[in-house]
Amino acid sequence: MSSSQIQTRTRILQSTWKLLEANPPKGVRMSDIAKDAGLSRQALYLHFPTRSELLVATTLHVDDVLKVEGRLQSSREAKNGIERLNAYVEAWGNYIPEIYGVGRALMAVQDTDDAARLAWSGRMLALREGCLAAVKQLKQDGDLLPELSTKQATDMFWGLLSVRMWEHYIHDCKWSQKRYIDVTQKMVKQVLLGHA
Amino acid sequence: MSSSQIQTRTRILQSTWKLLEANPPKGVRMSDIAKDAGLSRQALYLHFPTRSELLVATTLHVDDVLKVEGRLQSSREAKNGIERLNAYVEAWGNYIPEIYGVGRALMAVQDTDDAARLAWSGRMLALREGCLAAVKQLKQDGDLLPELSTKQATDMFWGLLSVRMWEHYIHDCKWSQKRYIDVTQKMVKQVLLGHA
DNA sequence: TCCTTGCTTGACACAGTGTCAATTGACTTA
DNA sequence: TAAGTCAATTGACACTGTGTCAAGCAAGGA
Repeated sequence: MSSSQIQTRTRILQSTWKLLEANPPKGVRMSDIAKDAGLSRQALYLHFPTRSELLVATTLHVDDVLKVEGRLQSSREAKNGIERLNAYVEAWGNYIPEIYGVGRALMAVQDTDDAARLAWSGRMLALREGCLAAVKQLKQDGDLLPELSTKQATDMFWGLLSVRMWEHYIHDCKWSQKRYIDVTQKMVKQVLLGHA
Repeated sequence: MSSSQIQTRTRILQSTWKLLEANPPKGVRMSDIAKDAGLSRQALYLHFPTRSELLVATTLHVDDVLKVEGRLQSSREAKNGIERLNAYVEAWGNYIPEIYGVGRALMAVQDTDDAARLAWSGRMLALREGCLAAVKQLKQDGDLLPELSTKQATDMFWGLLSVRMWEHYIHDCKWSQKRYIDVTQKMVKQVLLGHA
């Protein structure tokens, strides 16, 4: 792939991201993206075979720019499980608003597109891995409620961190981002440890 | 409206409901509904102006058949706030799977259709009213955590009871319906009362 | 000068929603 | 029995959005 082709590809991804973040909650069409990126609608298909694959590629691009892994990684350096819980909730919770536009578009096509479903569920499974690791550390520390299995604790944690939950609290309840983080941290601790 | 017209209308609503529940997660088209109801696609438009309005009408029909109000009402007769919490979670939690097909279809068109958004958010606000009432009773009983405002407690409760949360636990975590109810009851109590 | 590359334009297929006009068949009512 | 009404039918069509295809063009390298 030549460098000019890469430039165009990147321009397309940037436009897609931008429109997805800026345009809620209208559907972003291929023609919108093409116009913003400054090429013809048909030319998009020279770079991405379908709309869904463009969306998937955009999430990868966004990850690349935002460097999720690094952000979540830092939570892994916490000294104890509880610190780690807080750090993880904060890192992920503050990441959601940055990927929400793309995520929403991806969630919207889940029903009609396997590639999109795969991409999104892969992402969510990665999130769950983080939850699992934190739960394991809590268990090791002896802080996890004794009646909770690792799976159940992980699932509960995972659910509280889901994008849908963020969406609900931010949009439907009109919470501030800060309140969302605070309350979620508290809820997670109450649910996993039995106290805040 | 003649009685034969009402019969057809009802048949359409039943077909829509049936297909929406049975067909997950494929999109149900107007032509599918027409075929199932035994009339032409165009004739649907003699009864419902748009697909969205048909979906909305279907939720009303489902409510009518399932009588949500009555079910949730019974939770209002609990003697104390904690009983009421349990009853409400159980009533709503067991209601979700029955309306999930229709609800999912309605959620899917939220972005493109105002009528659908209104209908769904109206439903969800009714759910919140129930949460609010339960929280108020808890507060009166002196069981609510003192640091929680009524709004915040209601919002947290509401979020835990959301259809998205049910969807997550049932589909992504593969919990049984019974486990979902048990765990949700426990989580709600831990979050609102500070203990299970 | 020829060839490749990245893109353009215009045309078209396809699915799904929604609309319209003309028609049919059954059931009323005078 | 004739006229009228009503629900529904058929076939055609407009529109939107995705995805495809063929022909052509402009810039740059060999």
